[in-house]
Amino acid sequence: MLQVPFIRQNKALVLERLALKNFKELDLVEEILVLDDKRKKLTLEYDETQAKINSASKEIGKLMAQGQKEEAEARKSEVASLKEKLQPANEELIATEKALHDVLIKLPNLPAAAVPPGKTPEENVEIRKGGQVPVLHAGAVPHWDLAKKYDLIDFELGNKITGSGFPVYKNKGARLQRAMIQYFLDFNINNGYTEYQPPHMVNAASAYGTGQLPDKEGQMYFVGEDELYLIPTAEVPLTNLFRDEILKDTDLPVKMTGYTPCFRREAGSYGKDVRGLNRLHQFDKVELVQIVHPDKSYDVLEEMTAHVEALVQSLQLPYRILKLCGGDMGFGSALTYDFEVYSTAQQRWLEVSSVSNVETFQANRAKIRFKDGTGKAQLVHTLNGSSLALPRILACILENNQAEDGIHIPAVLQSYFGSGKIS
RNA sequence: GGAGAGAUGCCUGAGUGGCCGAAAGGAACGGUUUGCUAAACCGUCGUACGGGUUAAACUGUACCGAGGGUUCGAAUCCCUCUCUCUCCGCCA
Repeated sequence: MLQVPFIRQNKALVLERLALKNFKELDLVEEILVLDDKRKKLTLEYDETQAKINSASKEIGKLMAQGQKEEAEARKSEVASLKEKLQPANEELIATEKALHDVLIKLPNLPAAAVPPGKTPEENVEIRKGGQVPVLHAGAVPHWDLAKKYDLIDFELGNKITGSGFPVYKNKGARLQRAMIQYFLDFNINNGYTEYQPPHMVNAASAYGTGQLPDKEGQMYFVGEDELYLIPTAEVPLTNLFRDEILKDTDLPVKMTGYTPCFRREAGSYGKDVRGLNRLHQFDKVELVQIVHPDKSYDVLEEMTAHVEALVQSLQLPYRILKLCGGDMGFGSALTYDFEVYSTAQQRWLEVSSVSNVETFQANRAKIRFKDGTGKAQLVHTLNGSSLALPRILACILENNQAEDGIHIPAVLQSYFGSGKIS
């Protein structure tokens, strides 16, 4: 959520950047300013009337103590008439504040100046690539066939006990996944991140704080009985650990990492996108979250991107890093780098990480602030990134590393996995 | 799930109708003192939204778990909800 004073002082910039994000309802910006003016005016009126009531009430107390009953009664009726005015004024103020808030939450975050223009994923800009696309042997197959051949993942079994999009990992498949979680977490911890195991369900306030509610309500699984949402990413609980907190500037940066399953309804997805491990309703992910000083967030974004890149490189997978164009970015993001790895048997790129600076967008909703030397509380910047989402990494390892004699395990995973090959 | 107790500022904790945005102590921060550390002493020590100002100063309103109510006036009285703690039951 953007801050109204910022919008007021930078109206032209706001309009320009919203257009870059392909946002259509630009009239909302003016509406916000009008509503905010109205809010200020009503606030002033309300406060002034309330101030009169408060001072009259104090006088009544003194008059009563002095035994001046008649004078006290006169003041009481004065207060009564003021209160009649107050009631509708208060209702109008509350309605105006709500209307303002309802409009504010419709505005996406502003893209940073560095965001390339564009509307579709094709207009994302590749900024780096690395690794080598392997030449596969003649009988190479996609990961879902490998999963069956080596008895690693059972999709049908998942269908039976839950539904499509909930695979059952077994044998070496389960172990490889567990090895990756362990390796990813260790990699992050060794780079200064603190490990957390957060809850896998959150309340509505948390879902609002990171921006899942109200817009993306349909994307989350909801447990109605207890009014809890299954997390779509660990970003939600991790960021919300600091909701309504005022940190000291010496507490920054906060660097968190955590492994959680992630639950996404993915309504409307179909076809090759959902084949095998490509898109699931439940998947595992190791996440990074940083809470930082506003002056540092873009340096930190580069640092996190380099960190994820090193992790991907260590797995020896062909990858590319894209800077997302305005139209393809998430609602809350100011600048996003996507990581994709190449799935050789499917001959397509699969997104395995998305690293974003959301600036104050979540901090404003979740009220995450810090105090610097001046003693004034101001909003932090938050960042998040995957390091990494597991199923597509698993898919690429299986496909890219398949050989006649089995599937070769990347060197960095071998000690966690317990061997160098699946055969 | 049943019974009881409770929810106050960074923490402990006082406050049962006006003098309370809130005592006191601790922590933290700034300073004085000091050979160093410690101690002592002095000061600062909530947030949000308004008004005001070049910026301050200054000033108004709201907030003592949340939401309602009573009253001229509520941290304080009443109602509802949420959460926490203790005991019992069940249980990984």
